[in-house]
Amino acid sequence: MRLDIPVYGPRLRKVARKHFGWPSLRPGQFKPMRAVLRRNDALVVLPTGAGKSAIYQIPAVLLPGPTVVISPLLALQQDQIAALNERDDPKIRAVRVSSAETPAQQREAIEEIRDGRAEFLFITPEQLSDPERLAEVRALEPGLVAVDEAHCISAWGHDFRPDYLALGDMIKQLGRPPVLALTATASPPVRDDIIARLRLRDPEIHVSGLDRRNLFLEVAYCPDEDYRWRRLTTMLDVEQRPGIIYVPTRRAAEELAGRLTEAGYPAEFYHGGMAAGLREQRHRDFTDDKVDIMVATSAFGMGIDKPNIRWVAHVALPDSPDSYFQEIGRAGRDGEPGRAVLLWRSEDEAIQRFFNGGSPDADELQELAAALHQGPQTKTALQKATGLGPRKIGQYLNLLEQVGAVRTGARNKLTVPARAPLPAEAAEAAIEEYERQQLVVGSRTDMMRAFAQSRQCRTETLLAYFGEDQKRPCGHCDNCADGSAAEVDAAEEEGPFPVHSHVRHGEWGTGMVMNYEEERMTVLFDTVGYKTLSVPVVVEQKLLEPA
DNA sequence: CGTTGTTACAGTATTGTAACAACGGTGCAATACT
Repeated sequence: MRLDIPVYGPRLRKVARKHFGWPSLRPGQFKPMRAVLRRNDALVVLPTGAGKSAIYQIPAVLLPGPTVVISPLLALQQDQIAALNERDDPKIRAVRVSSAETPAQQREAIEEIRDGRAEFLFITPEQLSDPERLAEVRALEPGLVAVDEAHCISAWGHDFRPDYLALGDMIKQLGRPPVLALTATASPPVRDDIIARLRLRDPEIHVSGLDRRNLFLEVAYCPDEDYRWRRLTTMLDVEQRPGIIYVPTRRAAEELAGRLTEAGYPAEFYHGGMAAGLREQRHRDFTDDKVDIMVATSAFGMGIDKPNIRWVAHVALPDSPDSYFQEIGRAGRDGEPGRAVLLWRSEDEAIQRFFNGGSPDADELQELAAALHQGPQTKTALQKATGLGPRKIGQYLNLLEQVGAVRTGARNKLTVPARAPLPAEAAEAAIEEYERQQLVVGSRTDMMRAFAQSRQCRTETLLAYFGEDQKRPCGHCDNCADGSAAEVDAAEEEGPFPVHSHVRHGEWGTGMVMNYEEERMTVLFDTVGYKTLSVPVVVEQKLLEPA
């Protein structure tokens, strides 16, 4: 079954042509594909629209066994399935198992895969967390697992959709075929999280497309709402459409859309609280150019693959550079000029801190840790025993697992390891672990504000955050345009530790130097996240040493 | 953590204002009801 290594290129190209109708492969696609064909794992960070899906789809045809595609949103799955099935080719036919299918349809989907009438099985982590479902998929002997939008593991797994964190376990129980993780945005800690959680083995890591040269980045500090409104409408007066305006709350989305429409800028709103049918309608209207100003919360995001979006405005401070980058990345996918405008107020930070906040309940954690001692049981049984909601229990179990108070045994039964801490200690340790994670999350919001306040080249700052080093100012941001980037650049001295070198801090442990700006340096610490330090203080007090 | 809405009170008409409470994002799946 082993493929001849030198002929990967031609074979991949042939499949691309024959089954998908793609005339050629793009740079960045080949290496991860080759890794997968060699049965290795890979992590690919590539902008949407750069042919990410092809990276799993083409090897899927060549590898024996079906391909399991783990994807977070049913609407997104639907589009991808439709695109594959449009070609009416059994070698690339896709089916799905989700709550949107009746039990009969679900059985039929599994049978199609088993009989070789379909190749791709689209599924959510929640489906796989059901032991019976997992066994069913395992029996199909998948030859490849693709985890699409893999940043969700980091962004959602820790609380919002806890089943995401268990994916590593689930994949192991599927027979551990090669795993391909794909996303458009992943900073170094997010990459580490993805690799650790999926338990990728020595993955081929491919990162590209961070510098979007056709996007002009600009930031305006707004002292009050009136000023922000004027900046926004001034932009709307000159810019072509369509465009997206991101706001932090559902209410703000509805109110701003209303206010804009009244003021002669016809706008619609979009958020997660709308009825499913209406959401779909609005999305379609935007795609079909029937709505050209969309005011939305972060719900309007994944799955938007519209080439001609001319600008993305933030009437808010995003929670992290990760979200910001993901959201502005939706502009100018056609390669034509696009604009990213961040209109922020310092008050904006409050709501992000609120969203990040909230602490787990020590008593509930302890009760759960104690209930685990009743012997191996499923999550559902624990839910009954403790009366905790499914979301909370998932989050708590994830924390308890990290402090060694629980582990997932055979057939998804939860057991207490031999040297587990006592329930009270476990609860305490779990809270400490949670607080440690919160530090990292909070540090991302700090970095978002630092980005907004920076006088350095915007691209340089963003790329530094994502672990890339760009030496020259980009020439397509406000700070480059008004000369402040050049000023900062000239004033910049070579720092005491090279960028990307490893350092150690007495209190915060080891970390990596990410960036220098004027007299400050940014270090990404393994345990506390991003920290900004004063260079003279670091030097005088010898706060850092090479590690 | 900051904004917005509610209530009480002052005080005599419509507001003002202080104190306080409520609220805030992202989606799966399963359930109850037509």
